[in-house]
Amino acid sequence: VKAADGSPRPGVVAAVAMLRARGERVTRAREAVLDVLDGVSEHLTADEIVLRAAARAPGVHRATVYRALATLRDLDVVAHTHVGGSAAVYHLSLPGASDERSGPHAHLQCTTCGVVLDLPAAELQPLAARLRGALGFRLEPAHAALLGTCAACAATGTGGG
Amino acid sequence: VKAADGSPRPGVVAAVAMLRARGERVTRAREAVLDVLDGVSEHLTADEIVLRAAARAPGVHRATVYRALATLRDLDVVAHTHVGGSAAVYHLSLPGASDERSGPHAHLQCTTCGVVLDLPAAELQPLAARLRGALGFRLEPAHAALLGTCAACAATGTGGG
DNA sequence: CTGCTTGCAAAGTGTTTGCAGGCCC
DNA sequence: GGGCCTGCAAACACTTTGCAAGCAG
Repeated sequence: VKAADGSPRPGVVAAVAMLRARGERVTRAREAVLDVLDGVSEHLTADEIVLRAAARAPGVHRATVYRALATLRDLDVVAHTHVGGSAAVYHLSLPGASDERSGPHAHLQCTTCGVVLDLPAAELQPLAARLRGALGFRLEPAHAALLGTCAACAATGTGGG
Repeated sequence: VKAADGSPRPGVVAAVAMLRARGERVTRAREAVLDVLDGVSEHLTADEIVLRAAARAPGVHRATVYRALATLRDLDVVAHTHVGGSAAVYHLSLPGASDERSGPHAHLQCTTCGVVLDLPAAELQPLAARLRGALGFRLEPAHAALLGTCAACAATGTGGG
């Protein structure tokens, strides 16, 4: 199964190869999820993935997407990030995927408008090193979004102060 | 659970004073929530607060606790932190409360055992300054927990296998 | 063929909301 | 008394799970 307009996506090819190498089955639902994730530059919630996967593989069930995501997460093919108190967002974590930045990245979320911004992992490395040295705590920079107010919302909200 | 049947906790007194000053009503449910939060050093989920509040003010409903927490949060009397994908944890944010550290603190959560560790906000100030300078993003260090693996779980995971 | 995967629905958390009545001020 | 607050249940959003049938290998 490939992209609707023809050629298979490189990230899907790589992920499928990894699935086979690990002895995991390559199913329509898993391919659909991979194709969706490889086709976007932003981060998608499980529900958004369900909607987009259904467009290219009708009948794929919500629960199946959750299970596929869990499997792919265990294989380190996809990563998820907890944002605020709402739905987790998912993205490919395979090197070479269409949406992969150069190296891991952390996330910032605006508590006002909800936008999720990417942050190079390098920004968190000094902190990660301190935490590991002082507390033995091994930080996973991409696993939870940092919350705050983005520039646009801060400007709007300030008004006079 | 409570110091004595008649002696109110200092944090409750301060919070009640603030409620009256803002024209907010002082109710049995709100006092119960404040008393619970002022009596613990850890962070509690809404559900844990419901259980403890019920012990001191029988009949207080879950929904009421949520509404009380929302009100107190708007008044900056209470702060909440999102941890992983599970229930948010709440704590007093009034200066002088029994459980208040010197100044605000961030949180670390171990994804293996779930423990929540406190982290002085100073550890995040360099990062916060960079984010504000470079992106205009105003970080709220206490609003979301940083995820990773604590020293104990890292030791268990490494040494054994 | 074997057994992992899927689809379905229902349950399980965590949190919010509409309504009628109660309490604070 | 007025209007905010409460109790209740039900809805709501997100995620997981038991079961039988289906499909990958």
